[in-house]
This record gives sequence, C-alpha cells and structure tokens, in this order.
Amino acid sequence: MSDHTAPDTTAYEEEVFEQKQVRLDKRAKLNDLGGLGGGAYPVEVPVTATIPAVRERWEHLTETPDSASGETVGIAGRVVFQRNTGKLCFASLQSGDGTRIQVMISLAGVGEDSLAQYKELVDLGDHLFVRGEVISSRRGELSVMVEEWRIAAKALAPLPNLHSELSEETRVRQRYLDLIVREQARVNVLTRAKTMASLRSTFAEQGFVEVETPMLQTMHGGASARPFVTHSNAFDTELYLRIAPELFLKRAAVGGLERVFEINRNFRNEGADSTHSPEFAMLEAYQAYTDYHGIADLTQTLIQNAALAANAGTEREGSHTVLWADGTLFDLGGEWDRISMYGTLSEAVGREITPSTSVEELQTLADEQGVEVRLPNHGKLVEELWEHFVKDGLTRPTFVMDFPVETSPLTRHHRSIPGVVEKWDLYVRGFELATGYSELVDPVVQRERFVEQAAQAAKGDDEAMRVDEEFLRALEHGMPPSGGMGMGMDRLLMALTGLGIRETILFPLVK
RNA sequence: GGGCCUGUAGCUCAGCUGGCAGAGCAUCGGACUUUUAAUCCGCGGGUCGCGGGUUCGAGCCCCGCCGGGCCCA
Repeated sequence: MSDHTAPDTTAYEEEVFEQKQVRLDKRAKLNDLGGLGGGAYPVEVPVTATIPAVRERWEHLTETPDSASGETVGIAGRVVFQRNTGKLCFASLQSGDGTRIQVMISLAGVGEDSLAQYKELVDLGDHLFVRGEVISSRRGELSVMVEEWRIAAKALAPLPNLHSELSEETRVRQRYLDLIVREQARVNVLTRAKTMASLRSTFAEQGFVEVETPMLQTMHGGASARPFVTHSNAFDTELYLRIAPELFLKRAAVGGLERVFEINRNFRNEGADSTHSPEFAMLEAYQAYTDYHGIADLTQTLIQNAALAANAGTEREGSHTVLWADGTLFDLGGEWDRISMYGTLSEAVGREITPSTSVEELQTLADEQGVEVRLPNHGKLVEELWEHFVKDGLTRPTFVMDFPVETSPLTRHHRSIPGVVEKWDLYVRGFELATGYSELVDPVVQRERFVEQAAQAAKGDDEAMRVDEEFLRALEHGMPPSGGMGMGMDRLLMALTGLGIRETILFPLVK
C-alpha cells in the first residue's frame, strides 16, 4: 500500500470561505459544534416519528390553543423559519415532502446554556433534531416544545430567500434548492415517478416483459439522428451512444419475447432547446401478432392509465382529465380519433390529394398558401401541407395514420394502399407524442433499405444508418408480424402536466 | 442558422439623459417568553458575466466572446 499525503484541504477551505462571510461564520460554528455530542454531522439522530405523521396524529390540537398532548416525539427537519426572542425561540422544521411543523425552544424547557447555544449555533437551512412534547401554541399552531435539540446536519451555504421565486436558471442549475423551496417542483418529481410506475404496471397487466438493451453500441441505428461518439479503451474502437433501442428490441422479438418493452435513455447529438434535450427517456414497445392498429390501442391504454395515476389522490381521482400548469384542463379520456393523413388533407383543401398527386400540383398548392418547403418531394410536401392545414385544428388526442412512403423509408408499406406506409403519429395539443408502426420484418426488404441508407451516408448524410449485418442476421431467423411503438417520456410528462421539458427533467443538461 | 430579451450582493430584483453601487429577504452585533415574511436599534457584504473601445468620467453607449430565456427556421 502506498503512503499518501493528506490532501491540503485547509488551503482549499481558506480559499472557498475567505470571500464568503456567511460561510466563514458558519464554519466557526462547526468548531463550536465539535464540543457538543455528535458535532455538526452526527451519524444518526434518534428520530421517533416523521413530521407528516406528527401533524396527522395531533392536528386536532390546533383546535384548542395552548393545549398539551402529554406525549413526546423525536423529529428532524430542515430549519426554514426562525423567530428568536430573548427567552423563547420559534423555528419551523420542514421534511423532505414539504410538510412543516413548528418547534419552540424556551428557557424553561432547555435551560440557559442550551438556549444560548441554540441561538448561537442554529441557522436557517440547518437540519435540526428536537425531542419534546407535542403541544399547540397560544395561537393554536401545532408545535413541539423542545426538551433536547441537536444539529442533525449543518448547512454551510445559506438558503435562498424563501419569499420570492427562484429564477428559471437557478431552478434548473440548483434543483435541490428548487425542491426545498417550491411545492410544484416536488410534485413534478412525484408525478414523473407515478407515471413511470403506471406505464410498467399497464405493461405487466398485458403480459409485456421489460428488458434493457445496450446504450453503448458499435453501430447506431433505429432512427435518423446524429449520434454521440465515444471511444472504448478495452476494445480500442469507436462506440456510439444509442439513438434508439429498436434494433435490439427486434432481436429480442426474434428470440421469442413476443411482448417486450424498454424505458431508457437515448442520446442525440443535436440542438437543445425548450422541447429537445440531448438525452431523453424513451419508451419503445413491440407486440407480436398485432399491427399498427393494435399498438395504437396499447398506446391509448398506457397514456390513459398514466393520466389516472397522475390524478390519483387529487380531486380529479378516477378522471382522465389532467390539470396543466397554466390551469387548463385537458381531457385524455374516451376513444381517440384515428384520421387519415391524405383524407383529412383532402377535406381541408377541398380537393382530392392522394399518393399519386404530382409534386407540381402539391408545390402549386403550397406556394398559393405560402407554405415554404425546403426539399420538395411528394412526401415532404404532403406532410408540410398537412401540418399547415390540419394539425393546428386538432384539439383532442389524435392518431394520424398512413404516411407517405418517401418520408418513412424504413417502414412497412401499406397492405392495400400503394405509396403509403403503415405508420401513425399520435398528436396531443400540437406536438407529436408517440409514433407507431406495423413493423418491417422482411429481411430482404430491410437489407435494401439499409443499402439505400448507406448510400445516403456515403453522400455525407450523417443522420443515415449503416448496414447492420448482425441485425439482418437476426431478422433472417424470422421475426413474427408485430406492431411497434415509441414514445418520449419527457413529452408524455409534458402532455400530462403542461410543463416545459426542463421542468419534467429533474437535472436537465446545462452548460 | 436568424430576430428579440436578459446577466448587478447568498436569493429576488431596482439603477433615470453617462456623474459617489441600491432595496427587500438572508448574514453579523444588540434588545425581546407566543412568533407566523415578527418587531426595534446598529454593522458589514459587489470582478455590475468576460475582454476590448468611445469618454474627463461607463452598470448604462459601441464591438467581440460566454451563459440564460422567448420567437422563427
């Protein structure tokens, strides 16, 4: 064992604390706390009850001010308010869920020395343990009359101002502060957790198996996106962070996992803005012996159950109508419409648009309406026109079915309508929440598509896929006819809560 | 990629036409046994995002860079 010199923490601390008087003062208190049992960071404190439990059990005391329960509890929480007077001090302790309770430290209760030490050493933001009787104050506030107190964990950095909102940037960069001071931040975390649990529960009810497939891949595929590249020292090779789990989940399907799903992170090396994050949680699911209609049924059930879960314990218990952050009520219930892209576009423009409508005719239509299109081909034009004429009119969750072949080159062709693929996008209030397919399982056709993609890549398209021989070999062993679906988890949370993407992610990537 | 807004004390923000760097809360010292953002007295606290320029003088005007937000593509 090599001997190592102790790191020179003193110099570092001097530097850190030097400029910040607040921290300097608090550090001085650390030394004082060293003289007390346990110091500033005791390994444990003798808690006998949680703050919410104490509140629930003795809430009735608030109806009779200045009364005593006769029972003693030991509780701990963060000091979020302090009102110190000469011989009687008040503090509010907050537990992790935001529940608060008042504690009272009096000369009569703890004695002169302990009271003086309390006033000297305990600051806003510290974790404090107290033991004492549960009482109500003269004003009727549920309180613990302290007989003994201890620092549970000293805070060196000061708590932010509790009476004004944190700025957007501080919320994101120091989410722990956001969680301490803002109820909605705590609710958001719980809503996300409840949503995830609900999805897994719905999948379990329907006989799906959850798997985890590689995030580090020797070849990226399953979507059109630019990947992050990294390097493996052990293999001395480049590896890609996955842009989608699709090609591995389909291998699982070949192996006999007839109902399989994964909820995990994807990474796309592209722009980050208020609706796009470079890393994002994605759900993908594959179900054998169904098609894009069956997988749409599944998707609707998953989201409606998630809405129920988000409403559990609220006044909307049992309802599919969710409450958004801006106060809007949004109904996710009922049977969702399934509309045809060509059909609704034709209706909207008052003339028949089909997969065989010419590029010229579509371009004229686009020009007339001032719709700008960069890459004029039939599919691109149809999608742009559809978005322009139809999309914004959708108020309820809607599956938009049957897309042009050109814009979905990797997708299975429609069984009866030429020029169209068996694909849907699920739109919820203007954005694409999920996408589903009758999966392409023909290894010969799949190979052709890969070869076309590889040609695009050779021409410099760094979003195009390469020929994945290992995946093709799997497909050649036969994948059952299947429906597949992908859904962004952050977007699902946005649909359930009306929040921006940075609020749905606990720690969004920031520079 | 384009346009607009923004960065000042630990936190949230003012700062006029270019003229000594400000407030509330927090911190520090003092008083107070029923406070609810307690009150009262007193004291501190700044790389005005960074770099350049104009000017007698720049938080403010100009240029570049960095961070954040909104809209558009």
